[in-house]
Amino acid sequence: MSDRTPAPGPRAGSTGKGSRRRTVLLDTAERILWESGYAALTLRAVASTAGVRLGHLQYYFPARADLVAAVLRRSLDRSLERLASLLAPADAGPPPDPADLVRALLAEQDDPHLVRVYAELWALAGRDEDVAAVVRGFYRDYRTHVAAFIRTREPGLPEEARAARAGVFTMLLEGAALFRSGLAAHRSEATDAELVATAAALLGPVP
Amino acid sequence: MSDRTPAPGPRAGSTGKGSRRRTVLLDTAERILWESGYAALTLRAVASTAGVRLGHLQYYFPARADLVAAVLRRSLDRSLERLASLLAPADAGPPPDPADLVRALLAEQDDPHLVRVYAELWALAGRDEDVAAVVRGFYRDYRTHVAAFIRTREPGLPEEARAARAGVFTMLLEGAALFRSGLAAHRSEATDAELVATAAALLGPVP
DNA sequence: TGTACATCAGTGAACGCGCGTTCACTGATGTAC
DNA sequence: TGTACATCAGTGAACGCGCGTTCACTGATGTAC
Repeated sequence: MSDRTPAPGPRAGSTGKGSRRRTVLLDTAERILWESGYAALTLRAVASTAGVRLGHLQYYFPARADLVAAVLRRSLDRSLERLASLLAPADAGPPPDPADLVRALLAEQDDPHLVRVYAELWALAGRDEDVAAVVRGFYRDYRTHVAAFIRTREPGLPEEARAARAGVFTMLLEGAALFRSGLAAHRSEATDAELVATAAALLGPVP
Repeated sequence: MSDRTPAPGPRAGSTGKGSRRRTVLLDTAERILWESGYAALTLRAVASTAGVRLGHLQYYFPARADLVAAVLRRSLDRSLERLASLLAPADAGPPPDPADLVRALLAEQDDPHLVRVYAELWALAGRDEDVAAVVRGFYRDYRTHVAAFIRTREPGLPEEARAARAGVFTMLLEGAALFRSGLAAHRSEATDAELVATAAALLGPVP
């Protein structure tokens, strides 16, 4: 057996100091992904922006795929947290009005960087089955949250119908992200109004 | 002045033979984009697949961006033609039923390769303003066709309302492409039924 | 309290690879006189 | 009908670049006895 340096194990960055540095590296990578896109998310860019040597970055993320997966997972987890707090506010007041809720969700999409990152995420999912699995998991949780909200509005609706409504709602909102971002179209107030009406109708009983 | 070989002008491939070769090269590029994605659409891949030397491919498309733009433009033009023939069949019979029409449009999305290419197109539009302009033009025409169909069903509707409905319809169908492809979620019959109902309602008067 | 040792954190240089692009060149085809 | 010449079609080799990855190495920190 050769006495090579052992490969860094899965515990790299598990210590206090290492964990903090790992967070900084993920923050840096996320910012680059956000501002300059997936193609710009190179190991060299992350390392130099974070003020770390290339070889050292590799100590925390042995391969580029590891870094990408970690960034995506953390970003999507945070998105889900924001969604959950909008759907079920902590102050335990009455559930929000569907139209207000839709408007709040659309406001979340207002950063064009976000939509660009989502578009790249979808493209990436088409090429990489691991990413696709993460993305599907994300949207499964997303629909679950929406379906739970629908139950507060229409408790009598069978579960399958709730899931179907939540599914169409999610399709519509992701399509809206694409078309309201300037990426595939420009905004129009009349279209936004129609969009809010259509999406809100999916969330609650049609009066 | 040096007596260099003059750069091939914009008329490269304007002759009969050149035009045919140009078509073959675009066919090849489109197939690679379709089957292996944008990242695999390299000049070397196109040239070797088409049985042409790298330098010669450059004769027709001096830069990679020229090839990409030509492929996208041709593909989107063809998509629009298919849409138009679905919305206004040539046999001049009665206009199709909205629900049937939606089902036909969804059937068009059944090829997962297509959705993957669309996802990459959206991502590309986020990085390249030229591509974004082509994409916006495509969806503008798409919405125009849909709005024209809505007019056949609801002639009294003001133009702005038609445009808004067409906009939301397009958002919903592109979102559906993403979620029904396996890329962001798996299909469900109940969700499809709800989707058809929601989309069809946008096309015609709600009874 | 000291010491030996394992593990963690970080460095520095080099590797091969595929990419788009450049460029000088040759052979085929059309066209004007 | 022939010939000169411009343009079109196609070749072949090399360029520099940035990329992910590999790897041997050093210094800092924790831990067992």
